[in-house]
Amino acid sequence: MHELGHYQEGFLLPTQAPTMHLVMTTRLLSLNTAELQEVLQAELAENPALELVEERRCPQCGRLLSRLPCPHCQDSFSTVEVYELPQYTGASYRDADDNDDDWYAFEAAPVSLAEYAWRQLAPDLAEAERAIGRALVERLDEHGLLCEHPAEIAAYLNCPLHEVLAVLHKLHQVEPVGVGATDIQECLLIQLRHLQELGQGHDTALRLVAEAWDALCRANFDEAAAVLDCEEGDILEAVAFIQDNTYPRPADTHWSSARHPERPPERLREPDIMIYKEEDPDRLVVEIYAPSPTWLRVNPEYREMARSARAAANGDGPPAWARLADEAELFIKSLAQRNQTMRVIMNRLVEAQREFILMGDRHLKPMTRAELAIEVGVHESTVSRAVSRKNVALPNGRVVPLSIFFDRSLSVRDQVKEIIENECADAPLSDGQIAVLLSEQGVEVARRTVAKYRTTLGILPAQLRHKHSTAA
DNA sequence: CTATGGCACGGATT
DNA sequence: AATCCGTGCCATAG
Repeated sequence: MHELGHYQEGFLLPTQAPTMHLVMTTRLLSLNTAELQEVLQAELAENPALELVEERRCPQCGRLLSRLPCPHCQDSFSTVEVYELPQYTGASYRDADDNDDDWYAFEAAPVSLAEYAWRQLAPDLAEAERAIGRALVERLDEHGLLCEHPAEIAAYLNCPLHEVLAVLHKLHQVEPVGVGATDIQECLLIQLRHLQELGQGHDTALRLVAEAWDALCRANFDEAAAVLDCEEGDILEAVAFIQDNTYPRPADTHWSSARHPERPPERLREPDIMIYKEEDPDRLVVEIYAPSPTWLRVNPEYREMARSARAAANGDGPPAWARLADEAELFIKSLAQRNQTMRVIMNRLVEAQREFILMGDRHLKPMTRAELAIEVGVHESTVSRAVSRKNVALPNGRVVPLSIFFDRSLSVRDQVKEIIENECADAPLSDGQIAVLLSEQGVEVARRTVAKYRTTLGILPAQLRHKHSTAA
């Protein structure tokens, strides 16, 4: 019973379609671009009544695509589901069929971290190792660390631990170096060893991480010096080296790429939506990548057969195959509905957060899914589904989860970051002092909360920041 | 005594 | 109903 609650929003929609339509639409809504493509292909394969009128396939692998480059092969590309957003009101849409031939050029092929790692790893693997490699890249967390113990993976795949470890070792060599480490210590070790192979290593740094990890974590440099039997100055220098040349979380480069501009950051997430800025008419253009319902139709002959079969049917109803025509139609309508909902929601989102999109994190206005749902007149679970599991590329090139638009504290975190970057030359600010500074800027947050933000930003506590600056 | 992190509680959000 | 987030309290380290 309460299951139906999820689909309540359907009663607000103009369609008179039965509940099945809603079920299908909500299901499609919660899928991102890649998943939607898969579902479409599956549907095409299973349902002979569903027909692809206009194909858009990857010239290399033949995969059906709503956009290129193909996630597997990389080639030229196009976009669909383009719409324009005028600055304030009355968004007008350019539908996909209006500009089939619009081709846009982007410089990089955005891929997920798992895919990125897999492409490098796969060529080095024997056939038997591929399943293990797959399992490993799928278990990387957002930081690029392995979130499951190798032994668990071995147990899951029912294969010997040493085979998993062998593949894991290969994974460690892949860019970004250190992916697949099980903890931060291991990650740093991998990176430091990698640097040594390149002839840019640092012996003390390596020993420090390997042998004096506990002391290092507590920033107890005296103890570290004692363990390694060397001067504290050497330790400080090694610490500086580590801070400047390694990533504790290899996939996080897009959050702190300042130190390492040479790395390929960003774009580890594959965008489902792109927002870009147009100068001439000053506006934001949003593209939502998705298969277009205009590519599809119900096979007319099939529909006709189904219709006459139904007419001929007496009491026992139409034959089972006749339902496929309905299902195909349902799918097309659901897809259209899904894309429409995405458009409406993105439209409002971009309108509301224009400043954030153009000017950065600081300008994100606090907003909840529920508020947005009321504004655009859908159920809040609809917004939830539309937002979930999707990434958006902002005009500045950053690719972030769509849910970032609902992050309550992003703006404040950004201010904390700036305060620390600017004012901490060699007078490190304690969390309490930062809290006071924030309240002067009109932002009231507890000292404890500043501490939380600081750690999520990957910034060391005040005392340790001081040591860093003296060492450097 | 000060700064910080762990734990846990309550309220908001999903 | 489950989860996330901000916060207060307290123990600990320097």
